[in-house]
This record gives sequence, structure tokens and C-alpha cells, in this order.
Amino acid sequence: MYAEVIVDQRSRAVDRPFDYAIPKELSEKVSAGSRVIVPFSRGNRETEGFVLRTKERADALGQVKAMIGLSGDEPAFPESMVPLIEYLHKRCLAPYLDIIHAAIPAGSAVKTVMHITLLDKAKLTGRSETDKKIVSLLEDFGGGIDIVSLMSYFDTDIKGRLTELDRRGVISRSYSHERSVHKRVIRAVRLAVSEEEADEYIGNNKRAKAQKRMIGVLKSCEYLSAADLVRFSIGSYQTLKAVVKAGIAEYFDITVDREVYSDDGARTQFPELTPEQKAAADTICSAAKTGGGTFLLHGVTGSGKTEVFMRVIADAVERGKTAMLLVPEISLTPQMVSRFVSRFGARIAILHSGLSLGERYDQWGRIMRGEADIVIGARSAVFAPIENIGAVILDEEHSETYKSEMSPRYHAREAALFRAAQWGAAAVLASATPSAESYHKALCGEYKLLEMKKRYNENRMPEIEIVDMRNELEGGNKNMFSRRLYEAVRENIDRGCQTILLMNRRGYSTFVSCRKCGYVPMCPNCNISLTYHSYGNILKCHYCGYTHSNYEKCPSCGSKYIRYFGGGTQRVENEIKRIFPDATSIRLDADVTTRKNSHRRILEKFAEENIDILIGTQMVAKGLDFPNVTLVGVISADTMLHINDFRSGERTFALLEQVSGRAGRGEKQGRAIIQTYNPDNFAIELVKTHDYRTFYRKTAEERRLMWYPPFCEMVCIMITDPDRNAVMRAAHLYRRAFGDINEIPQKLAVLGPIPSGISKIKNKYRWQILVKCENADAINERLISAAETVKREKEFAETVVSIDKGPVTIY
DNA sequence: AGCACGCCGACT
DNA sequence: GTCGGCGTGCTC
Repeated sequence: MYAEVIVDQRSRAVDRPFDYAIPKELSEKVSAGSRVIVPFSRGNRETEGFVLRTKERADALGQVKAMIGLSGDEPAFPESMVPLIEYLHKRCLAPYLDIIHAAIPAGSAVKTVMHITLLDKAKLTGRSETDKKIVSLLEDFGGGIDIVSLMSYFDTDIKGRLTELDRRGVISRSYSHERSVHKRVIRAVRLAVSEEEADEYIGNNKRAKAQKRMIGVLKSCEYLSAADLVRFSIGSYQTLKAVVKAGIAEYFDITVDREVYSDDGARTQFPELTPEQKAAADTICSAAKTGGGTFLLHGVTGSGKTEVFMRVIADAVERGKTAMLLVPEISLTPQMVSRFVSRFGARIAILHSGLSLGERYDQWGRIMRGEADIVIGARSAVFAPIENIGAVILDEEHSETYKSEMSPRYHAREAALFRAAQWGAAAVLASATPSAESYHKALCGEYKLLEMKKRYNENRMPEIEIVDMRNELEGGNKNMFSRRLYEAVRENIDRGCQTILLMNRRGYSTFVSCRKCGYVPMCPNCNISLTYHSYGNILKCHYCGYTHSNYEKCPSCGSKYIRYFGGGTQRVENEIKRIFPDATSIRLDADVTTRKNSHRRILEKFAEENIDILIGTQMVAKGLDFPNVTLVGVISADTMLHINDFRSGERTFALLEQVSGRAGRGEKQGRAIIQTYNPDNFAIELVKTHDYRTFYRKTAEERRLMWYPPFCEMVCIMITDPDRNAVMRAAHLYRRAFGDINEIPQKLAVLGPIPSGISKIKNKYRWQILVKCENADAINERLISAAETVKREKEFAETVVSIDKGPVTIY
């Protein structure tokens, strides 16, 4: 038997499967997904690799080496993940390794370290000072040392010398493979003798009361952790020691999974569904039983989509299948998670970026072992190792967080649909404001459209009021709050109802500028202005994190008059405290949620203490369900509108619709007040009537005219280099190497190369080329070979070419 | 990427 | 003859 192996060496040159013979003794254990150690390259150095598939014959033309052994007893991923890995390899033009690393828990990869051992000092014949130093260091370290430590004693590269010394038999080189994340092992205790013998022991030691209690506890259960035993028996570790020493009990190790959610064991029942919910759930469930299909569930905010998900998931697991629910960013939806936990309990596994490496590893293990058959998670959970999938659900399917901005630049929606199709599962894309791409496919009949137009519990949709801020300015109001919004907030506080205020920008102000000379402080590493943060009185770059203390005087002209343009959440918070001194308020944005669980705690506090006002970025727009919130205020609806991106209207509509949907989820009617300088823009105007259909129609008209998605596919080629001139030359070379578009047998347009909208980030200059085409996968070869042409030039050694299919932001 | 190999100048 | 630095090319 032979295996195709992807070696764990991050380089394009080895980004392909290599054939290895599987020794007989390993043939039972090696399968697709196995992690193996193989001899690689001329020196046959031991290298870690992943098996993509096994086969009867080797395709390799030259010699085929045999693999050395298995690394780790469990496979890294199940065999059924291979088709997805291969699909994404082509789709994202990403190296196999990047995809595999995205698909397995971070930190579970193995580090290969070279060790040097002194074999025979006598064979050192030469006069090389370097060689002598190597040998004497090896002696100092007791004959063996790892390569990293050894190299730290030398200024020059000693690898060549080590090869030579190995050949002469002075030293030998070996490899060790170390895993960084370990299972969590705790010490547990169980009875080592029969219950009768234990009773006899107690009878003979009448004075040992604590030991008696402890043995009593042990008798009542099979085993328990040492800590629990001590606690339940009100004893001490000394008592436990005595019991073990007497041979009555014994220690053993159990591996436990770190818990990532708390389950109090209480189970909620399935409530009665509304006719709309029932119709949607029934259609999806019956499709799931008959080979699957993709559904676009378009339900207004508060229509109870989550309840439909639960039915679909329950139906799948009842039939012995598994289910996957993807949410934009799970740490942002604690309410959703707790609802699922209280319905389904311990069969849920949670995967998201906020987990520690160990927690992630444990959740992974639970899924691999089949202990969890429902997976809830953010983008990367689409790689969860479940099999036999019955239902795949993407909540807020329009969310841009589903697109990875790192290699592999995959879209979780595409990956999820691929996995659903693989298992004949029902796929549900759900949103109150579907992406134009998905809605287009639904109208074309590629997806089946399901609509839920009514809110749950007969609640009405929030009333929307648009406030034209130009009139405020004319009326002499320079405050960030219009008179309408001020009055509404005031009224809401007095009624004892809660308010959510959206300010879609963190920090205090967008940029600062000298009133006299117009100087704007910029980030030295990125071509972007610095944002003022009142907390700590600093200027901060939101791209690279650079900070600078705020200027008292203009560094350019020395003027004392510095002005703060634009607003951020901090500024709104300050204003609220000033104009509503009697109100309680709390802020929720990326600046206050850096610590684990702080996001959840802020929301809990908001609910439990009935805080009057919650101020936040788009974090407050998603998935929050607080019945006492009756007013939503949007300080400025324009912040996303003027970003020069064809999707800005779509983003604005989705955000406004979502955030206003936070109001009126209880019995009281909700309303939203949206402040804007562009009341006539249709993305803002149509929120008023919650008219998604018209919004889509107008958007689609524009996109068709301009030939933008969903009517074409886009590819963004980003070229970066620390040198301003090199990056420009590289970009032009790429364009030339890409070739004449008339030779390509499809409609295609190339825009650029041009400097990127933010022309420098983290000291790397950025140029981009945009390709619009009918089929992006059909030009893979051109896209790659042009990148190879650039990389072949010595001048472009530091140039990075990254290809992004279906980019979400173009700037 | 990471390493072996071959080539060449420096030094003995 | 080594030694050590550097460019090249290959990896089942």
C-alpha cells in the first residue's frame, strides 16, 4: 500500500502530495487523515506529514521511500475531510498545508526538532575551530543537545559542518517530534478492593472517621477525581493518602475535557411554532430526509429563525445524523449558545476563536470521538470533524466574518455548502438581510427561498424614523444628538425602558487635525490617520496597533488648537454622561472586550441591572435579545456609506436593519431613530419600510450595470513589498505576465495595477490588481503562473503576492 | 523551507 | 589538501 502525503513544510515548492510506501506493520493504522513521519529530501530528514489518501499503486516515477511511522495515535482529521481540502486547494489557490492547519485545532501540529549526539570524538581529524567547538560543546552538554541551543553559540551557520561531521561519523543527527497542546489529565481515585474488604478495613479502624466517610463516598460511585473526593467526604489529601497507602483505594489518570460552556442540566421544551416557522422547518426537514438541498431562509429580525434551526437540528440528530450551526462570531452571541445548550445539553461542541488552545483541542476530541453530534461555531468550525451530516445552517449568512482574510482565504458559506452537498444534508442560509449573491441564487432557483415575514409573538416591526442631520446643523444644533434622538432617549429613560445606541466606530474620534495648519497625525507604519482614544489620552492606529501619546501642541506648527473630527463610541459615552447625568450607561466595543468573557459580562450587566443605555459598535447589532429594549439610536448611518466599495450600500442596509431589530422584541413596541446626512440614499431610506425586496432589486440593477457580483466573480491580487518602487514594478510585471485578456475564452476585465486604498500597512507598500470574470476557477493557471513569474525575479525576493477570490472589501 | 552538493577562493 | 562561504536545485 502507498500513501499520498503532504509534508509539513510551508513552501510552495513542496505543496503537492508525495507518495510513500506504507510498511506492513503500519498498514492497519495508516489512513487518510493520519499524521505520519516520513524521510524527506536528500538527507532523508524526518518530516511530519498528513496522509491525504491511501492507494494500491504509487504514481511517482522515481524511487518511493517508506514512511517511518505514525505521529500521534489519532488521525488529524477524518477521511471525509479530504474532498473539502482538495476543493479549497483549487478554490482558494492556497497551499494544502494552510488548509490542513486551518482544519485541525491550532497548536496540535507537531514541532520537529533536530538533536545532535556525539558519537566518536576520535574521528575528528581536521583542524577546524568550528568543528572543535561543536565537539567540545557537545561534551559540555553530556553528549547531546538540540540544534537551536547549539546554534545559539555560533555566529555563523554551522549546518554545513554538522552534515560533514555526520558523514565522518563524529556525530549523529536525530529528530524528535513534540506536540504543544496536551490532553488535560487529572488524578482520579477508585476502590482497589471489593466493597466487603473496604467495609472490613473500616471495621478494623474505628477511629478513622474521615477515612470511613471517604470510603463511603467511593463505594457510592465508580470513581471520582481526587479533588471531588476530598471535598465530598469533607476530608483532606492526608486522609486520601492514608486510604491509598492501606491499599483500599488507588489513583489513576483520567483525561477530562475542558468545559467551554456551562450546562446546568435544565432542559427547555420545544415551544409551539408559528405557522411560518412550522412551514419553514417542515420544508427543510423533509428535504433533509430526501437528499438535501440549499435553502435561503429570509426572515425579518425577531421572526424566530433560531427556533427553526433548533427543529432542523433536532430532526437531524433524531435520525442519527449530525448537525452544524455556524454563526458570525460566537463570542458575540452568548444568548444563542445558552439557548442551544439548554435545549440539547452535552451533545453540543462549541468552537470559536476565543477558546484557548487546550479548550479547542478538547472540543475537537469530543467531536472526533462522536461524543458531540451538534457543532456550533464561528467560521473555522466549518472544518469540524463531524461525519454523516444531516443539516448545515449558516446564521446571518450575509456576514462578512465568514470570509477568511488569511490564507486559506476561504468563504465559510462555500465550504459549508460543499460539506452539506457531500453528505446530502439540508443547507440553510439564514438572514434578515441576505447577501446579494445568495438572494440572486434564490431568485434564479438555485436555492429554495423560504420567507418569514412576521415577528414572533405577533410583535410588530420597529418603527423607523430617519433624522436628516443637515436640518439639525441649519437649526443651530452642532451636537451629535439630534433633538429627536435626544427627546426619545430622555423619554425612554423616564419610562424605565432600555436604549441601544450604535456608533459604528470605536475610539473617541476618527482623526485629529490642527486647526491652524491642517496637520493630521498619521501612523508611521501605515498610511492611515491615527484615532484619538480618550482612555489613556492616546492616538492609536487601528491597523497595526501603533500608539502615540496625544499632542498638546501641533507637532508641525506648534499651535495649541487641535480639533477632533468625527465621533467614536468613547465620545458618545462622554456625551451621554454629560447630557443624561442621571442615566446609567455601559459601552461595548473591541476596546473593552479584549479580556475573555468580558463581552458576555457586559451584556449580563446590561440586562440584570437594567442599565439605561448600551453604547456600542456593530457588536450591539447582532443577535441580542433584550425584551426591555424599546429604542435603538443610530448616531450616524453614513460611516459605512462612503467607503469606496461596491458593497457599502448592502453593508449599511444590513447593519441598520439588524440593529433596529434589537428594539421591541418584548411586548412593548420598539422604534429606531437613524441619523444621517444622506436621507435620500436608498440603503437608508428603505430601512424605514423594512423593504428588503426593493433594496435588493435596486442593488441588483446597479450591480448588473456595473458588472459586479453577483453578476461576475472577482479576484483581487494584492502585491506587497517593503520597498515602494519594487512593489510597483512587481505589480506591473504581474499584470504583464497575466497576459492578454483577449486570449482568455471568457468575458474578463482587469483593473489596475493601482496602489491600494491604504497604500501602506505595517511598513509594507500595497498595490492591487482586480480581475472581474465569469469563472474565476477557470483562470487559476494564469493567476498562479503570473505570481511565479514575479517570484522568480531576484529583485522581488521580499515581494508577497496574495490572490483573493471573492474579496469582501476592496480598498 | 531546508538541506546536500558543487564550486571557488583562502589558507596551510 | 582542508575550510568555509555561497549559489543552485531537489524533495515521493
